[in-house]
Amino acid sequence: MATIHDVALKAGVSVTTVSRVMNNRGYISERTRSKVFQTMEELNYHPNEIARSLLRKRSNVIGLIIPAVSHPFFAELANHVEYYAYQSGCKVLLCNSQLDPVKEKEYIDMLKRNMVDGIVMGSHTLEVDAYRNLHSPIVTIDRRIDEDIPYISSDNYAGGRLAAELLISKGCRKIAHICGNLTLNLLANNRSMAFRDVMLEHGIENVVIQTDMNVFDHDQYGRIIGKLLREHEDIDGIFATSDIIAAYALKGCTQAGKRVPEDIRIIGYDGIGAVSWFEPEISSIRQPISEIGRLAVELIRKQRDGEPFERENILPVELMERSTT
Amino acid sequence: MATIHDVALKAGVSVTTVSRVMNNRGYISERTRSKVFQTMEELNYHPNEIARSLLRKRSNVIGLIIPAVSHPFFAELANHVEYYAYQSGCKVLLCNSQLDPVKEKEYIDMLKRNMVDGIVMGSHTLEVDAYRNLHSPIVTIDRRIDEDIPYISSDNYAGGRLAAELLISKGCRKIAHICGNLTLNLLANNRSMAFRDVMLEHGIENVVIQTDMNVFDHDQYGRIIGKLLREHEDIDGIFATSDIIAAYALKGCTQAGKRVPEDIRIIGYDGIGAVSWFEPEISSIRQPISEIGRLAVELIRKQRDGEPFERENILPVELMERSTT
DNA sequence: TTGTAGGCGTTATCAA
DNA sequence: TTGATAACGCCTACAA
Repeated sequence: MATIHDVALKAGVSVTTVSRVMNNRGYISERTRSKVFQTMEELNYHPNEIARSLLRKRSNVIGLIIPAVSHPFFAELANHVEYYAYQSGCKVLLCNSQLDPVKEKEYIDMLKRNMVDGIVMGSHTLEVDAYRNLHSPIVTIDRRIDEDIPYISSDNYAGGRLAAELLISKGCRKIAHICGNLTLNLLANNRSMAFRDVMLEHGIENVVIQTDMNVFDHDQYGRIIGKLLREHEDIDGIFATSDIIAAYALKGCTQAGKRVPEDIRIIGYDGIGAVSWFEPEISSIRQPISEIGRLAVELIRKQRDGEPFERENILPVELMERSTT
Repeated sequence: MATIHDVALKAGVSVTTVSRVMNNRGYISERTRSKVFQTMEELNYHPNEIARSLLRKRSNVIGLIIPAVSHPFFAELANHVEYYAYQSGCKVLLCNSQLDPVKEKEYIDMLKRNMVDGIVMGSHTLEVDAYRNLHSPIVTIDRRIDEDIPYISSDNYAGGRLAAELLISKGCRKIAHICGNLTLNLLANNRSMAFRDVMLEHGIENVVIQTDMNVFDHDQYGRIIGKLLREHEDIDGIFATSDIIAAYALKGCTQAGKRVPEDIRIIGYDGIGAVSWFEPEISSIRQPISEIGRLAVELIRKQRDGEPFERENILPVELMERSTT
């Protein structure tokens, strides 16, 4: 690997001049400029970004911490974060926490040691103080830490209402809601709040079931659905807090001999692409995943550059009515 | 951020001593050692990895270039690569090429400028020379560049045979095969070779349809399936080269009023988790994605450390017979 | 057992 | 318009 010194030597100028040409700073004679460029070509020179980072005290890297990129919601999020990061000259370091607090902590420390521009936190297994004290630009997805740390979420409450009201408007009279662990203080819990509110307003009988939100244990979903259908045979509507859970609900209903949507209606949440691969397509509340990714990158950049930025970023959701409602 | 100098100053020793304590090298008195550790604690000192990378000429980063992490196969691959990289003290830089040669090239250059330990290439849009000349440890997934560059693939030929023979053994007499672009020189094409061979051996009528393998345009799958079923009404078996395509095939068959597997049997490829979320579960040829990820990381590490390594890594596949055959 | 000094590849400052 | 030199934070000879 050629260095700036090699180029300077061969071109017969100083390293300063080479640096100037590269970064297009200050005055350089046209003759020198072209000579330097030519030499860089000949030597196949590429500036060492590590050395630059050391000097600039930042690496143009954004750390993305999520539970697991194998989960389709986070896969899509990662895809968009990478897209917008690339647009703004940044790279993305992929960190799966596997919802393990130790791993999440280690990743945060590692990212700081590597002087990343900022961290997008889509996993939240630590105490709030851990996030408060890390003095690095940070954006949280779907969790509110405190006044100072910007967060992005879709309008979970509105989404929950949309789903609940749709089921009721379709005539459902006993509705189940399958959600994550409500003690975890995630903004996604607002979906469940909305569900309760709507049920109360309309006086609709309902069942709320918490899963432990373990992204990896899909078998639990099958068991939960089975149990639900056995214990409450008269359920005619299910609002699942993710499309994957909704898919398992659909599967469970079919296996139990129920017709969807005639006997029981199902709606999911997230609006991941995968639901449209299969038949019937599951109705869902679509989160604007691309916009979440875009904003995440923008908020990191603005904090890094000392520009003003919005702390609360609640994005609109959209009802995607398809075949299961 | 405290530096090694701050620690040295406060502890009343030299930076060398601090470095020695950190890296546990040479002889240090117990008294000095504990004093240094204590000072590091007090100052909340974390060594700057950028400076270390500059010195070591490597960053402990593995670049992962794939078409798009939103695609479930690559999402799972990325998940495993991250897992094993983390195990061996490496980080993963996520690079979606979007199958754009320009972006792929820029990512390769960027990774070199950042002195990554190596590159895992899951996207292959460039000419072979581009990969040959990059003088950085590299591993390709599902593509053979030349003698020197190690590659990993599952046993595509065996997988193709398994799928084709299963359909025939189930009684299929006119079979369609939907594959990617066969001119692209990917090892996945061996699935299609195997398909042809088996059809020939058994004298089975068949249709081969190439898609342009654009990971993002899922609509084309629906169109292709529709056209296929219209033009060949008597098809009773489909071997799709990915589970997503198989899902669309299933959907298309259902919409066309065909029963699966009674009227037509379908088998996919990859064995991604998503197929088990839905009913019916699609039969598939499972690639050992976790093992592919593990090997990829290991091959980078071995090249980096100058250890001997295997050039050809062909991993076994497994038939997952489920409900669509 | 500990310290001094030089260098990794850049860029910024100050002179020339 | 160009060049010498000092950082950036760390590690590793070599010395003491």
